[in-house]
Amino acid sequence: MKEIRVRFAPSPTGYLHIGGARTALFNWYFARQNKGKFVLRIEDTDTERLKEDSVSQILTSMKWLGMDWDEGPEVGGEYGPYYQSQRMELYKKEALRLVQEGKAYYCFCTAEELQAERDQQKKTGKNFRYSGKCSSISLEEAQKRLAQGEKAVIRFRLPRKGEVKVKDLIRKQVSFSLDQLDDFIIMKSNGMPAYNFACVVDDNAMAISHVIRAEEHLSNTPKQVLLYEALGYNLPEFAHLSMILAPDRSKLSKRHGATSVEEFREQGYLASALVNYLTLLGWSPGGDQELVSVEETIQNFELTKVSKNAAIYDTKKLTWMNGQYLTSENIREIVDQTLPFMVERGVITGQQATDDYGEITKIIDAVRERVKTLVEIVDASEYFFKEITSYQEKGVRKYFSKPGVDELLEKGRKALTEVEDFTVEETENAYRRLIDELEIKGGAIIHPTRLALTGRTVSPGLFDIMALLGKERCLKRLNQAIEYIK
RNA sequence: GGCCCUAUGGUCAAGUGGUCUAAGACGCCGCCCUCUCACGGCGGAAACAGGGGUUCGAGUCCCCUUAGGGCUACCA
Repeated sequence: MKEIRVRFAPSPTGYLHIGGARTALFNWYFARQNKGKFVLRIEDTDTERLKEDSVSQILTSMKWLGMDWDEGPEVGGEYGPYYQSQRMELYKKEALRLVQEGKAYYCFCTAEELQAERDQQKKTGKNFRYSGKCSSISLEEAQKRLAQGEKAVIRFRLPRKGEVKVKDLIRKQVSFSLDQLDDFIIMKSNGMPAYNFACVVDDNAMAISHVIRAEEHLSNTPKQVLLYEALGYNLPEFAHLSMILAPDRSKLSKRHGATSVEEFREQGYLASALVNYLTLLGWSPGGDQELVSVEETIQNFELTKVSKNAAIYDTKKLTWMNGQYLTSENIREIVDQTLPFMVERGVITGQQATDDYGEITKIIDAVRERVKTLVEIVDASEYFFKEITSYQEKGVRKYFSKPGVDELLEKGRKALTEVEDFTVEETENAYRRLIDELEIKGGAIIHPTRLALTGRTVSPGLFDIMALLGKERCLKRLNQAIEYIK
């Protein structure tokens, strides 16, 4: 059987977009499931739109999501180089071959001329298609003009009439009528290959067996199929993934909030949750399972079951998933990922992160069950690291303004003073005894105490907090609250 | 405008001619658990875009309309 080889071919014009991430992910699943190769190719032929750090950003995001590639930047491979800008010889060679065979020709039309032609056709209500003005220029003449320094592009000569049928694994067969197409450009005047051409040449040269990419490329596929034919290449299998849309059904853009993997990371989302979410956006294991591991997906993934309709991403569900992973994942993993956020936000210092690792782990473990993101962990555990400087207003109104709370807290403080072994159990015992003695409801003292210890009305179990805070700090904060109330 | 793709609740989706008076999840609402919040449990509101066919029978097949998206660049 032929080896399965798939590729993800981002263009380095910015961060890794979640749509791109999902495309990469599906390619990766497919490769891993079939024990094939996942190759990464950088399509950097648009010199205008190149962004400096883009490649490393994309690689970083992919790694963070847990993907690895068998060939591509950083790892190399026998089909390299993996940057299109370094494969110019090949494109040139293949383009020239087409020119020699009469399947392509030089075109000397300028951008202005083309624009004029376009406007003209628009006026008469026609679709724009290149007139083919230069198609009759003989190769000799073209070469002469080239030698004189004239700029030219190379256009593909549409070989036939009729239609092109594209076989797509997700959409079955799609037909395109050839009279929609014109003699499109395969080599730009700056010597760079145009997308459709470079893509075909590379997919062939890299022995790609399955082209799995976004739906926006479906309409380009007939051109590519024609190119495969003209170049004498074997056709790969195609699979076009539907797009991911913004909540208003428009194309995802910056104004829709986070759209890049990096942004989600910065907002405190876990890679596992994002991967899970993206996986289910367009693919379903079939049943009612929502939490799927990467291993399971590799096992069960089926291209033919990828949904055909565009999906709108919903951060609410992502957030829910994140909460799920936050509590179920190994605590060490969570701690290691939370630490940078804590340091960055000044809750702890880098030194503390290593010195108090054990202590911090306990705190995060206590807090993680009730928050949804890593950023929220930081916020929810702040009072373990910093002194209380204010009390939530709502809490003050509800608990601190009741007559006699200060005395109540004082009694609580006393009870705690006598606790030797400051554990969850012992502190709770002390408080329960007091509650019985005073014949009050637990909440009557628990709530104000929580506010005193944390400054907030929401927290983990009170006695967990006491144990974590330790006797000294508890007593001090109780005193501080009593003073505040007075 | 032309061509192409798509169309099940607000969102993701199961469903591949009869078992659909349509699953599950997120979100929303109510209740329970409870020291708060979260988790968890229970319950609820909420969908086959519209119209024609085909068929004994259609969410499932075909056509049209509508809507959304994509392509239509010397962007990828």
